[in-house]
Amino acid sequence: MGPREMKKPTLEMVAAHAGVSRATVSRVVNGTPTVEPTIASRVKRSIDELNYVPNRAARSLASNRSGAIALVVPESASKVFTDPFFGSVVQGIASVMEDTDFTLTMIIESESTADKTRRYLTDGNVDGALIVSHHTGDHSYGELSEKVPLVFGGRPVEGPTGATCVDVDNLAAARAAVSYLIDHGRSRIATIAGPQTMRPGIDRLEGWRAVIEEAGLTPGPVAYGDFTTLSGARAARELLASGEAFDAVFAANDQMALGGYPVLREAGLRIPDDIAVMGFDDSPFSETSEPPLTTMSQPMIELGAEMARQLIRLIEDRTAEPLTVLQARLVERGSV
Amino acid sequence: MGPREMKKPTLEMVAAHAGVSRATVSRVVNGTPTVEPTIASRVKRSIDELNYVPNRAARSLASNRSGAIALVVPESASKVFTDPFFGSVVQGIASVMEDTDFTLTMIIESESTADKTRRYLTDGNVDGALIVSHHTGDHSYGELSEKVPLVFGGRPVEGPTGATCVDVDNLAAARAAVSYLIDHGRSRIATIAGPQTMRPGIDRLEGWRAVIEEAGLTPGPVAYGDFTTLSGARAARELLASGEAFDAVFAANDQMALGGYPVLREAGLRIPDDIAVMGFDDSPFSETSEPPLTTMSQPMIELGAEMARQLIRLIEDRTAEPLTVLQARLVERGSV
DNA sequence: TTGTAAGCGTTATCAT
DNA sequence: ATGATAACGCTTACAA
Repeated sequence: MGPREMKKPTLEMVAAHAGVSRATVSRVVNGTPTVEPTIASRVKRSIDELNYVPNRAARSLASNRSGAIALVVPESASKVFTDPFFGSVVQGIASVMEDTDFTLTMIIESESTADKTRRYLTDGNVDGALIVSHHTGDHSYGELSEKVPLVFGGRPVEGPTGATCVDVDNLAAARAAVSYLIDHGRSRIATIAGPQTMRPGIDRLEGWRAVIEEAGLTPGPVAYGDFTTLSGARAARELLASGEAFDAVFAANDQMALGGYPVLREAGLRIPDDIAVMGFDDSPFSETSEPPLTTMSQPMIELGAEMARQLIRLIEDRTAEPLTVLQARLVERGSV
Repeated sequence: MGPREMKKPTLEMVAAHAGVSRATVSRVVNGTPTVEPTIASRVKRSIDELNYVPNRAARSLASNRSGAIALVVPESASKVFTDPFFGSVVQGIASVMEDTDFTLTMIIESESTADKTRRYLTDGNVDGALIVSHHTGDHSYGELSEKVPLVFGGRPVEGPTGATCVDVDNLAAARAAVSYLIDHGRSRIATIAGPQTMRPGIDRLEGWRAVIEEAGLTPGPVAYGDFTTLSGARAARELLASGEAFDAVFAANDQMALGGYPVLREAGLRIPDDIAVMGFDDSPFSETSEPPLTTMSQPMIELGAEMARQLIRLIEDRTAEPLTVLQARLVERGSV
């Protein structure tokens, strides 16, 4: 009763079925405009009837294009995996890839596989690659840009190197954060800065400094952390120990801000009454803390999506914006 | 001065260089044992010198194997992306894939792409697939198991269906958690259970019940949540409102346990003095809560790794354990 | 143990 | 606008 069992149909079978040559079928499949509509639709019908699906390998071999895009993520400190950001970026990437015929190949890069990865990327296995920030040291990919289309998420420390980057505007975000503090009546603003070896660390500190200067205020004390909760606590203690007065703290990320919470409280300071605290990242922790942390939310999904869009442009048109910056959004909660 | 620029070397070039046939080079590349060592090493040297890398597409076309494994994750509620578990699973998968020549193709499945995904999997684009639990509804993949090697992470509700599964032993973990509570002097143990439509929800409740029964204790009250913090708070209120006495709460996950914290405290109960609280998952929140939450840690990295191992066995030997269960570990912190 | 040669399913270059 | 017909780089019977 049912349709006769059939092997996986090939382009050749479709050609026979439609009474045309393989070349024509190929043209129809690839949307070549120079095919007579009558024939095209006949071929399309055959394709449907036979349930034909092109063979990727054959196509790739003949066309010298893989139809695949690599997503390279650093395994470094396995941080990426606990990082909700990464997930959002991937979600954004996936959402645009969904509408294309590209396939997403994931490459987790550990130090031991760095060479393997580079080879993989340059040996024609993929049509392009998305590199999510290694924060530091991704300059090693710089040269690769010449051999295969590459888009970076997050700018390397040394700034655009001719590579295509999509990044969040950390400077503007930090400015917005500190301005908000000022608008809410704070005048002596301290900061817990991130590592000055990473772009976000640098930019967020610079944004703080700039706004304070422009407002003609006296900067509060500065302490440095490494983006961990623990370092945030330590930094908060340093701030307190500095002897300088301050009525607000701008932390370069939520974890450090939250690390500071208990320290400030132990010093007898109430948040936000005695001291305002501003985070950065809108991490899950910021919602559930006491009080909930006011923070800057970064558009990570959009960042992923934009990376994918740029890469596809690069692959298909050999053209893309060298740098796209996305704006963060301030999330008002209860710490300011 | 430098070595002459050369095109991407092919197997044929290696053959010429080594003075053998292409077949022999192919054998060496694929580790066929029947190659004379002398010749084999000569070929290997040529491969090195020419910097030869096999062309995946060609290989795939000729061998009818893709060298790719799909990782299928549900986009559902975009929960996956905020879920640190997922990241750990991927890390585990990646760590074993690293030592193989398989490539990891990531497929984010939204409802609108379900068919596309199924087609993709069955059309020979991949040699096998890893399906991370959709909790519910992944039975739709059941039939696919016959057409392409599949390994599921987390068992579907209806139990093993002939498919290969790797899962954490939720039952044993729940038993261990409740036993620990008993060992620490608690005798009236309430529980905040998860949805009874999900395997983990069911098993964790069952473990709680079993241990209490075996210990000859009177069960404390039961309330249900949906694994969210909010539902945990609500459930805690129900527990309190039940009028039944209890000196401990076993929650089916950390978020619900933590959701209960403030509720219990408002009721004048001190943790762990008046009431012990036991979580499940070892989520990041459990470390930073006040007091830190004692909980069950699931080996998600190992789960990912085991999934990958089983799939590779399935692909290469057509054999695998139908069900592998991994044991959770109790993490002692301050809430018991 | 090694070589020969026939595919694998497309794309792409020519003619027509 | 369409059709032959080479590639594309490798695997794999089968022969030697």
